[in-house]
Amino acid sequence: MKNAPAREVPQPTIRRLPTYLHYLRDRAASGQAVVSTSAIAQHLGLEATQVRKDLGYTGVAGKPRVGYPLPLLIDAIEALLGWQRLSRACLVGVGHLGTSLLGYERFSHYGLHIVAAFDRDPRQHGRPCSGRTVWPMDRFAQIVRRDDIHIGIVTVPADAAQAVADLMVAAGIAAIWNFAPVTLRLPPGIIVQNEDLYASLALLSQRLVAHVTLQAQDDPHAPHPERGR
Amino acid sequence: MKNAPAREVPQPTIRRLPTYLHYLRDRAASGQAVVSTSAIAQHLGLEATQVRKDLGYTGVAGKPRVGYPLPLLIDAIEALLGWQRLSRACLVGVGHLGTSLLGYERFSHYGLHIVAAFDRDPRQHGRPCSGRTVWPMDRFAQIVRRDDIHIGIVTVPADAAQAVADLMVAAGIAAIWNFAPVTLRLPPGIIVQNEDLYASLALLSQRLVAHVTLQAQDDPHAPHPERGR
DNA sequence: TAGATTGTTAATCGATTAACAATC
DNA sequence: TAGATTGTTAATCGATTAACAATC
Repeated sequence: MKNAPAREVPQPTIRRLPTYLHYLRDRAASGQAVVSTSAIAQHLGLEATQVRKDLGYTGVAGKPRVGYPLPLLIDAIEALLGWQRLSRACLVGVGHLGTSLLGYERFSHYGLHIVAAFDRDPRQHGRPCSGRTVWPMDRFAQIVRRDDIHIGIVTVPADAAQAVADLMVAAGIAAIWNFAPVTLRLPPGIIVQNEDLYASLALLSQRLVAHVTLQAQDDPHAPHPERGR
Repeated sequence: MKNAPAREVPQPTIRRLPTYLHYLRDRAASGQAVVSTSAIAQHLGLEATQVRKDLGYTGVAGKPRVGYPLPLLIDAIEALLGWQRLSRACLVGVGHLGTSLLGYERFSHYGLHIVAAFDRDPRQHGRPCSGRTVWPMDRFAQIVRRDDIHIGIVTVPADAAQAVADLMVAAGIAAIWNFAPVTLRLPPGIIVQNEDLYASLALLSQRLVAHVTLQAQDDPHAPHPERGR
């Protein structure tokens, strides 16, 4: 039996898959049975060719003049992302950001189940947060093993993030979703996904400068855009 | 006088600039005067060539055998991103996520100054949140104009996001930083930066599946990685 | 001078887009 | 059949990486 060629899915495609999934589920919920790439493309502001190429990675066959079967497509995307079973995760740092993530019920539709929360602050301990008890840090390794947790979410301040990450690695966590603005030093083999707010802010800012500069060129006598209306 | 050729900075470069800035500021704070691309590259896990190409967009000249002058480089990156003056922003939706962002003091080093916060819930009104008063929505347009606000941050639930965005556009906001998991419909010319948590989660999940699949291939008799151990 | 480092040009790599044949 | 839509192959575009000359 030959191994499947493990066709490599490009990163940009992976990033688009959740958006497809959201749209496809919406269509399926409203009773539709098939969907065409042009419909998807139009709704999401993409090129139909790109959608077709992306959907090609699922291996689901579409019918010319009909489209793709919605249930198969949804299943295949979920399979590709490993979202058919929820991955068990824990969250460390029950500040505002952590609490906010604990409240995201939507995660359960996107493969993630946060089963435990931890915090350094004793005032948080025992208090349930969105239905989950907040544990002290010294229970970390035990609970991670007991509850079969594979993903760690870091929502502590920057200066505590590396120590938390080390703890996660020691406890056998396979992947870390890092919301702290630091580059974590991790042993090879540990998966890390950084949520870099500042990269995102940089893109916004830069487009804003470019925009303002352009306006100033259009009308050099206009009031400075950084000031008045 | 010829217009500057407005050399287009690639998006991936823009995304890396804040990380450079963070490192350069740290070096400058510890008294260093120059920095080499190899030092930057090693510290951030990048290729030196890439760093050199990125820094090329700043227009700052480095000296062979010496490196780049830190103060000039920092200024130039800030200029490129429009971070020499803080952009004035408002935030709508003072839930946990919104409160968390209001608490990010670091934003003031990354070009952003959140000067006002708004919420639909009357229980939030008047209450100061990280030093800012929370205003009711009906004051929105007035305060945006009064305080010369150009950026709107959307931290409301998905179903309220489009209405908030419409309000922002009507009030004359130029750019929207959207944390709600929806694609906003906006008139052309409005800058929008989506913070897509689910794209990020998809990347993490997919690497986790790939990882698990690989392990299973290595040792087909091992207990299923989603379960035991 | 010798050699490390810059900065530019060329090669490679990967993703998007275009073109078009296959097919229902 | 005619025509819309799939699915694949080729062309384009853009970013990264490699090579190397310039320079302090």
